[in-house]
Amino acid sequence: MGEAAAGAAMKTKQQVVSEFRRAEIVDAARTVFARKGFAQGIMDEIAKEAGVAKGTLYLYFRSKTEIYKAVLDHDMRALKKSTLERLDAEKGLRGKIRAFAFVRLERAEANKEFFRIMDSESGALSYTRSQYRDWLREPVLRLASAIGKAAEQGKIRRVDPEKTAWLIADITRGTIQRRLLSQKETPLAADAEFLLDFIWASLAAKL
Amino acid sequence: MGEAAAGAAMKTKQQVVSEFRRAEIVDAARTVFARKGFAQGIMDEIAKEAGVAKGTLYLYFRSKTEIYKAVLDHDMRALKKSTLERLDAEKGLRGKIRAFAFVRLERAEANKEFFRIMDSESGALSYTRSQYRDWLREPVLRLASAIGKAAEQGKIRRVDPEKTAWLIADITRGTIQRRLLSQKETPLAADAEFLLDFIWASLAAKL
DNA sequence: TGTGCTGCTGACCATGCAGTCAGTTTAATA
DNA sequence: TATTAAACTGACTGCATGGTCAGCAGCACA
Repeated sequence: MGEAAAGAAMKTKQQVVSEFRRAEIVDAARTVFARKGFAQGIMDEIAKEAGVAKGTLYLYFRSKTEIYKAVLDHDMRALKKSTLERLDAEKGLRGKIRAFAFVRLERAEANKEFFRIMDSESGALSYTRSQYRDWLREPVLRLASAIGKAAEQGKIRRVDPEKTAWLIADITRGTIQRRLLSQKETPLAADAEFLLDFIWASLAAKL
Repeated sequence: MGEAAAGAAMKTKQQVVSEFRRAEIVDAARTVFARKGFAQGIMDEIAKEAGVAKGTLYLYFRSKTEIYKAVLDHDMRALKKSTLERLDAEKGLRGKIRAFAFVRLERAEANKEFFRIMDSESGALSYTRSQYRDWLREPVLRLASAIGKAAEQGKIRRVDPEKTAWLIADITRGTIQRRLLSQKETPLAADAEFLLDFIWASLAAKL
């Protein structure tokens, strides 16, 4: 088995380098697209940012569009993954809602460039927008099912779980946008708690 | 005074025609930009859509960017205006919140093209995004002040009025986006009421 | 040192499109 | 109907930029 693994690893030897180059290019592209948007994000600039010649970009990607997709794909996959993980790690609904909002706010903080692309450039390719919703859907539906269960158990009032989950996503997204746009840096935790209180007050309300 | 008015009107004689042409061009541009986005929204196509030659566009606007801005400016101004009007027409907070959401949902229905531009193309020009927030700010702040008053009077629980108002705006925007994207047409009133219930449950909650 | 292979380079090409302007149509006035 | 001004036209120009490819550099092995 060590042998087989080594065999596989050998072949990867060059592939590893190749993967690394791709990653470098994707990083450069993210920076440029975040700065200039898709249309103004020139291939020459991406190349310069990546420290390679333009031709090299085309050794690793077919086209500009493909690089763009690669950036989104990579980052969205990561965002989705960590959202789902943190969601599953929590037991109670309140914790899950907090987790949902928190991961996303945190990642927005740590990866502003990506969120800036998401936020202000989402329609550059018709691809992007629908894709964004697709990546978002699974976490939202998982949240929805938690809402459904909590409602059945009488822990919160009866609501349409899916619609409610989408509203939570809306609030989260809006808060992220506002944070990205505003100059003064408000503490993340404050925004997160405010958001959570608002939601929870609604769900746990006894009218 | 009739004389003076007539004098003013005379001068407008040509100006009226000019205004009309501008409006025609703006309408055509809105259609094209909604269909293709800013970058792919070609001047030739706008001209064709407006039923004039490309050169004519440049008799009424300096550049493509200026046409784009004219579209946004016109529609955002109208949206802001009717939002404020409906907001002021309502007395109670619940009515105001409903009004806020309702007008926007209605206008999104009646003017899908504009909202499609807003939604998926907002970052095409760096201009757009910040501008959108500016147009939105005044209605949101007015809503915030109503929230503040209601809180003082003990009609709702104590909350940060401005932050809360922005959350309401987030939810409204998200709902509009979902409606624009989804195939099946859900009744507007249902979405509006759901949204309102969610918000109101939070604000009026006794925990 | 020579030979060949791999990955990289950047000047170059092709295309698409914003913006122009010489010329034509339309309309108003005499 | 003739004259002229204003509005409109669309072929054309220049430029920006995505994508290509002939050749170069670096390296391995003899």
